Amino acid sequence: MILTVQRLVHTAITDAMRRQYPGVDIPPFVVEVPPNRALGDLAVTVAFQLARPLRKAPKVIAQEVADALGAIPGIARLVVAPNGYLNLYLDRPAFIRPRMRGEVAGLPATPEKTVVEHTAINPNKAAHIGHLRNAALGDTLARVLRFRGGPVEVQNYIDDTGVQVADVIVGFRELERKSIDDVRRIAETTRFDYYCWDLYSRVTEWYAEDSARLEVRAAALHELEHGGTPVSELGALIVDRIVRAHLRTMARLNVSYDLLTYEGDILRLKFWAHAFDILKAQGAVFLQTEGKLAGCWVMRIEAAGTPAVEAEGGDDGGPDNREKVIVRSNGVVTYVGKDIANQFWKFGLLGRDFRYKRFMTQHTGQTLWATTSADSDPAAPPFGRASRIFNVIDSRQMYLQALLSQALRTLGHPREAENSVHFSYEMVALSHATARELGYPPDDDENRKPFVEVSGRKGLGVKVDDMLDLLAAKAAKEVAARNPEFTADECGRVAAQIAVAAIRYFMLKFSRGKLIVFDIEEALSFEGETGPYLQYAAVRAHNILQKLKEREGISEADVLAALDGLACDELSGAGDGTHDLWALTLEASRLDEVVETVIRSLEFAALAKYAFGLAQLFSAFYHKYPIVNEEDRDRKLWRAAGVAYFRAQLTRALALMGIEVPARM
RNA sequence: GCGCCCGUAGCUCAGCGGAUAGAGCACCCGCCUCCUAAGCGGGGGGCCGCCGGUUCAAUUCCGGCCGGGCGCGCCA
Repeated sequence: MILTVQRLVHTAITDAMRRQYPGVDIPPFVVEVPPNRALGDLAVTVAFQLARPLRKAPKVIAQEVADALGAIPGIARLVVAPNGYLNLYLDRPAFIRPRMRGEVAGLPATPEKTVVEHTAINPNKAAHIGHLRNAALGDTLARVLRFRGGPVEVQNYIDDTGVQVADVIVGFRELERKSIDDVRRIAETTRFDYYCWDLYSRVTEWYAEDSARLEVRAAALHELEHGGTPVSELGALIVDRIVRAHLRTMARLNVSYDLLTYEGDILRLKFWAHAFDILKAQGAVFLQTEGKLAGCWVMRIEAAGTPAVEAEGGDDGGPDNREKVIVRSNGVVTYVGKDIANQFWKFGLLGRDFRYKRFMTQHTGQTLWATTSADSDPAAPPFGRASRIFNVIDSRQMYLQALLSQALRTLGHPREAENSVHFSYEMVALSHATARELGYPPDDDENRKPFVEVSGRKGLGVKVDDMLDLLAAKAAKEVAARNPEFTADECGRVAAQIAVAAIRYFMLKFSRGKLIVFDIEEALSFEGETGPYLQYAAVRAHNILQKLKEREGISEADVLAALDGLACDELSGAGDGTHDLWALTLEASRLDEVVETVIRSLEFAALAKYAFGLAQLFSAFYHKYPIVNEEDRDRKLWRAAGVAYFRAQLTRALALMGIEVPARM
């Protein structure tokens, strides 16, 4: 879209400077889009940067560069601003026509495979708003990477052998005295993830009453890990039903996956044992024989400030030798160990592979695969073997994620270590008002903080499905009021799309380093900077084009075909001097540039803000300029083309955020 | 104590080397015989936490403070 032109200009200016100032180092510079159209469409500040080495005024340099610069295709004129900016004005019709027609190719795709791991909710309770941030970020990351080109594989890690699952097992067996058949029946007749949500917090209280009861958990966990017992069978049932509930919730949000990776398979297929051999052989882990960690296999930690126990020996003033336990003295591997094995597998460095089975067909029609320890489906595609991995996990997991890179580096895989990315973000907490609404009056301690922490263990959190239901109910009312001719079914469908837009946009509009204090009231808003506002803009654009077709028989194809023969006043602003149509379409063309920035910074708030700004530009345009009712044919068609282009680009931007545009709303 | 993150309008947040620091919400004033008012226009409201440094240029980069959050287990 616009990137091709920016690169062209960059090259031309670089060449001009090389000719003009032979022997002078050309500093790196960028071709930016100035704050408003009066200042041009593109701007370069390289004259400022050259002022010192050339010992000349920026304005003089800018003029010299301008003089040395021949005609650049697509650039109508170049202005040297009094302060030294080089401002470029595009040949507007020549720029926008092929883009409106979708004739401009994007940048070449990268052939390297990327694995994105996200969601990874403990399969023992309903998904809450904290999990939602993870999934929204992870899914958007996958969409953005696919937009840019190149294969992307989305994995969802299922910790089916962890304490959290053990806790729910304990709940069913000890608190409720349920048999596996009872549990199966409960799963069939209730919202099972909600049921377990409550049970889990009851188990937590049950432990708190008598710490000796933790022995029960330990025993359940042990059976879960080793399998072949009624406890592990119950665990498998719980996990399966909860995972399916999570997938249903995620499907509502337009989130899908390629592969479910089960921790149990990592154990059963001896991934860890194999990884352990590699780590030992390379000396990445060693058996500690002294001190507190005697009997443990440990890894030296390089990252400064990394937690762990200091090594034995006089360490006064010595280097900070810290160690992280990988295998406990009782021989049980820690979660770090399992994660290292998994990370190695994702890069194809483990020398082992999972076995695979079809898990289900998703709402997209695409097959979701799962790992298995039984026979593999020969039709399974190749998984893993990535060149780049994004692990979407909140910032609290920083050290563990750093360890993964370190393990890769230690074992001689510096490139993989570099491409092992912790996609980190801050957590989601609850506002006091929302916590109160959920029936948790904040105690004095919590009152001192501006927020209340979400806690699955305490059962404190906003469930994703509840939030979606609330949003959809509110949206349905609005949709019904505005579209009396809609059936209940249509209303429901559109309301669901609006609900997803509201919540996904809300999760994306904050930069990832920002803690979100989630407030139900705030998230329920459909006005201002919200997902529904964006959808509304696209819907109105769509309506204009619909009306044009219905009333005058002018299709979008007709509009595009007519462009070549039209006077361009409307686009160049020659009439009343305004540049609104141009401002709108130029901004719409920036999507590819924005995506590049987003991938570089991993900051989706930039994408969200861009889409919002674009929608605002359109909304203002919509009010100011008639299209269906415009009498001047050339103006009318240019505007219509602009509206069509806006709609196409905004729709693409929204799709990157997993937001759909309803036909009406 | 060490590490990471945050500190910008009343509130929630963008901007993160460059041209007058922006948006949403809230508040006030306007706008629906005309393509959906989930909208548009206008208004008030800012020592960009503080102190230094680098730079032609710092809200933006660097250092030091101050304030807040998170992490620091033979849990995951």
